[in-house]
Amino acid sequence: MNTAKPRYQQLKDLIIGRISSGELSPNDRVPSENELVELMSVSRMTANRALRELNDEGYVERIAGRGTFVSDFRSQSHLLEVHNIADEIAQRGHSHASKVLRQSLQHARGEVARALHVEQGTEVFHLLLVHFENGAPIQLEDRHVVAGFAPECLEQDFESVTPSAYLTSVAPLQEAEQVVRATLPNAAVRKHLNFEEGEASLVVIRRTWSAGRPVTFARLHHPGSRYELTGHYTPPGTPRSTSADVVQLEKLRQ
Amino acid sequence: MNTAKPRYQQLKDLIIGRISSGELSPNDRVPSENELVELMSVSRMTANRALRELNDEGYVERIAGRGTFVSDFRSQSHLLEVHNIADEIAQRGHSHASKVLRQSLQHARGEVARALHVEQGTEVFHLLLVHFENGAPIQLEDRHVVAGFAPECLEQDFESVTPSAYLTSVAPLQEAEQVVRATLPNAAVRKHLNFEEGEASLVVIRRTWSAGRPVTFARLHHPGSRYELTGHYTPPGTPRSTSADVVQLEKLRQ
DNA sequence: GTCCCAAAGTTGTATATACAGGCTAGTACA
DNA sequence: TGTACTAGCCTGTATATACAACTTTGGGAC
Repeated sequence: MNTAKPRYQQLKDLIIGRISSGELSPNDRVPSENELVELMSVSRMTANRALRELNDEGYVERIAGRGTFVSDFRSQSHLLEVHNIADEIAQRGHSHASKVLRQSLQHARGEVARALHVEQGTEVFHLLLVHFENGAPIQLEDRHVVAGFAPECLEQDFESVTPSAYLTSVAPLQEAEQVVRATLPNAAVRKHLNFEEGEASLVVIRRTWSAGRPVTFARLHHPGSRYELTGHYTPPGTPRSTSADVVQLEKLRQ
Repeated sequence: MNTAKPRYQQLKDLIIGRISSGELSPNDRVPSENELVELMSVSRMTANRALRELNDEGYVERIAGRGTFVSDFRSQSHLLEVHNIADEIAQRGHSHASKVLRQSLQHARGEVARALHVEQGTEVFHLLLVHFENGAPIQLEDRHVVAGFAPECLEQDFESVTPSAYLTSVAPLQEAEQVVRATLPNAAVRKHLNFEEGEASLVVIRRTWSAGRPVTFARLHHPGSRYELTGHYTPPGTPRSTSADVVQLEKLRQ
């Protein structure tokens, strides 16, 4: 069965590899067609096809007369990274900071117990954090975690590693569900996120599963005037859409 | 500015045209590369590129040794349903109705012209509708359509066939982008959707492409207290996910 | 110094050619 | 009759070549 991959595909794999490994960063220059001809001993048309398809798939951007550059859109394509607001902010070249408001063991009640599929009164961890982008509050994270999945939860320093990053390391993501709502924030949310008068809140409610059971239930509030969710869809048939159709958070331009 | 389109693009447009017009039906055979060489006086590599890209974009399916065939677009139905609020409501077992508030030819300005990639002042269709679920207003649809894609737009009865359904029938969906925001509605939106005092609005802004060009730009406003977006992820590795990772509109339970 | 233009490098497209491999129908042969 | 094989068409890939258009850079004319 081992028919060798076509050479244009080998070129694509090579470049994708350098991008995922970090050897090539967003906006870095990718070898030109003629350089690939020399380096890889292929014809220019083969190099052209490889780079053109990488362009079509969003990995790189090509500018006639200038060159080929790594696009900054694809780099954070993993679903797990989408869950991590610190990476998201870092990818925009901004600085992330967070402040832990609460980190405690509680008894699950009502909506939380139902969402996590545990009995009323079961012990769960409760985390409350504010995330800042360039100093401005951008997300209020109100999260409950099933105790069994993360027994060390109270000892973690969530100002250096976000709860999302910590949880995906201790409980591999199997499935995720999210709900997006627009609401008027209550007083606490307004205060923590410095809402303007009458500003709406974009709320993402996310549940994740690992090993077939719910792990965490998070309510993520964002200021409506400074945050939006963007999604991209390419119908079946378009090559390599695995990451393109993931919904990811992106800050409003301006 | 009128530089002629590249020939491979002309070939693609020709075949896409025959498909949209119905001249070519699903599973029909598309002219082979060598036939296109004869008919269109191009080289085989040019014909190859046109057909290969149509294959990548899902318009046709190519089988080595047999030929090229029009694919049936059933696979896109998931997405089409997502775009069509009438189907969405019907799926919940509720009744859908809509009222056309505006159906006119306008000159694209500002944001609309930029979103549709047309010159300022280009003529576009403007549609404004309210959709009702069981008699309650549930979506205000504010849509602009590039005139070339749907010349019959003014004659359509959008109270019996939604704009979304009509558009996907005349311009096969190639790509979609959507942005979700939470805002405070202006007076017009409040009035048409019967907003309560201080209620937030969940806005979905969606652009779709066909044949490589933007087709339509829609702003869909929903009452924040009665609407939410739900999404579901399964990480790569689990069965093929075309429909699972599409964000779909769903009404709040309860 | 400033402006203009040419050169070099880049992508974008188009063509001619070649060979490999899949599929099918029809023919030759047992 | 039935089987095997081959000819012919199809797609898939790879190469060499050519020209066009765009961008940057540097050098020469003024």
